[in-house]
Amino acid sequence: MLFSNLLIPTLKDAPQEAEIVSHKLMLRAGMIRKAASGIYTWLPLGLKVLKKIENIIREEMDGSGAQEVFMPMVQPKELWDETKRWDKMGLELLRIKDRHERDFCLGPTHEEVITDIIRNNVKSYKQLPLNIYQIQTKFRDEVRPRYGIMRGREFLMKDSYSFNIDESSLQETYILMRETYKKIFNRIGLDFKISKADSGAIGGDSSEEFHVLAENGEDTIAISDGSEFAINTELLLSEGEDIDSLEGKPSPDGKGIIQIKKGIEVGHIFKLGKLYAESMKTNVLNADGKASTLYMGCYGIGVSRLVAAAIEQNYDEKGIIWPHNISPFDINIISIGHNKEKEITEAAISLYDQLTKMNYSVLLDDRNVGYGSKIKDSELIGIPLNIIIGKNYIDNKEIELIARNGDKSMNPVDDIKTILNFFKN
RNA sequence: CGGGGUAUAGCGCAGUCUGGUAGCGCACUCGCUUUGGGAGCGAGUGGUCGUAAGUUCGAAUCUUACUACCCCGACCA
Repeated sequence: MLFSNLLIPTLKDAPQEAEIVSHKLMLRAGMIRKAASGIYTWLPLGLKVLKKIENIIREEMDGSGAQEVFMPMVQPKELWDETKRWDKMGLELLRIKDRHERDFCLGPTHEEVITDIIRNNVKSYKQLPLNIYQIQTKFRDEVRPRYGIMRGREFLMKDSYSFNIDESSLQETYILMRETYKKIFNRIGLDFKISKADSGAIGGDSSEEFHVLAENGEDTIAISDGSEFAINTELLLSEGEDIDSLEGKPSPDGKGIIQIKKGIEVGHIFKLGKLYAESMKTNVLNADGKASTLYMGCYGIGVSRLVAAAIEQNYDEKGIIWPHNISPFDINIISIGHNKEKEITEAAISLYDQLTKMNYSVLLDDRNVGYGSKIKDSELIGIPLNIIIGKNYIDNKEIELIARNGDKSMNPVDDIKTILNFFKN
């Protein structure tokens, strides 16, 4: 795509309202703009990243055998009365009325809706297990939205709900989701920990959280430096532990020592058991022909929050450093003197066509501005690889490769292999 | 909701104390020259100073109320 055609309103200075790195950089890179506190518009660049993450999640969920659906954002009060949550939930449940004065809410989650679907459409154990997911906008009227997209009121979430005939089937799905989540976060390119968590208001048997380790995380987790062990300190606090004294002690699993870290919660998996199935009378006939209440699990990923989390873990003083798999573009071709120097313009377009045909997503910076502006913007928006076409092309048919990680090299213009090698590792 | 802070052009800011009809940098528009680290010169565009009321001959500036936004806390699948 041509830079000059895209709406990428980059900023030299971060707006006063932004406090943390990811929020500042998302605003400066022209990825998002605020509509109201905790409510944002995703501009083209931000949306590209969001979609990349969404697609990784979708591919892995589909790969696990889960099925995608799309549920309504506006939900009727009646369903929420069945689980008593219309009354139990606080003001974070945004209640609205339609023109007939009928009560609705903006969905903060979808257990009620999906359970209603299942109880009305699944009658036999033979149809189970089922794992149904969606990627959809949620609304929670948070007491205090903050940090831009990180803790918004409106946000994008992948939520899935499994329906199992018994506890062991639920356990199987739970483990499958746990493994699927690992694949997802690894593909996105994040450093994360799985920690035991407080299952909170939602209840249920047990739950684990996936945390991206980052300075600006809102959660405090105790991790072992020598194993997978991790636990949310909320859980320890409720057990009366003194968190400060834990740092440096041996890990309970005997491997490594405990460190206290900040984490951003990007995923949460729960075994719900019969909780919702019972209150919503959800059962099927089992092999003995008897009605059997279903076991449920639910599994969430904060899709939009992942964008911020990825930035919190990958940036420097110049801007964002996207992990390759979620970068809005793979390559930025910086054409110096584009549309002025015929040779350069033609070479840039030719390279653009070649790389695009090879299925790379390529940005061509054709703007009539100097090299400095172009490379600064590219560094800010975090494109992994820049290809510079300028004087050196005219003089001896050479282009320069500048990776966002700092690596540089001069190469013959027809040395596409070197460019491709960049994406091999 | 408790505590703290901010609000002047798209972004960053000055001007407010001491009232006199709004300014700087960047961005934007036009022209010419430029093009390998945020270009130069010249000419321009853009603001009912968050909203409302009050004091005053006169309010960005003083008074009162309100609103929005941010931070800490409480809250949080």
